[in-house]
Amino acid sequence: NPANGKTRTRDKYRIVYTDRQRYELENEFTLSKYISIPRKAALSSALALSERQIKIWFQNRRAKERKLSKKRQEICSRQLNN
Amino acid sequence: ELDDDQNNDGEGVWSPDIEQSFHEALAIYPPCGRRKIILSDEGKMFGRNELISRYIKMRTGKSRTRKQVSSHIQVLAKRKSKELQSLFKDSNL
DNA sequence: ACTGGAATGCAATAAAAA
DNA sequence: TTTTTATTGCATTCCAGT
Repeated sequence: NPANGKTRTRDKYRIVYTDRQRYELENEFTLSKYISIPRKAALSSALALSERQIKIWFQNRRAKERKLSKKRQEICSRQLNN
Repeated sequence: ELDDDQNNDGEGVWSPDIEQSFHEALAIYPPCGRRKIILSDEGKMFGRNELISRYIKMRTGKSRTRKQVSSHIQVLAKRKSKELQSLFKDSNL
């Protein structure tokens, strides 16, 4: 699957990852929030996803983390001035 | 925190006037790529993007750093590549 | 020590899926 | 409505060339 830099096509706007793909990516994320180049290559072949998809998954996962910590922060400040 | 940089007008980073000067500079310096990077003048070194940056400053008075120029060139190249690829549709895949 | 350019990061955003 | 893939416009970091 190491085609050109494009993933989206006319018929498939996005694909749904398998539970195993999600599990392995989530597991790697607990080890490090940023994926190294060798680990990215390894995950790419192990999960049959392009390196671009691995990179984008980590970006989206970090964005999710930032969103969650912003929510946690809001909850804290609500408790401080209730 | 007032975040109004003195080198930025209300428009976007690549507003039409700056974009205009940018393309003029592209045509002026090396009409397309392939120019030696032996752009060292006596004492000082000048890369192409710095020359473009200085030209934009000359013509518009606005400051765009060499890294902004670099980034813009990359975005434009990506767009052009994308256009070319979408022209070939799904004729053979 | 300088640089231009590729790789990468991030916010904003789109749209399918849950 | 929220979550999950994927793109875009910028900036920032990483890699070599001279």
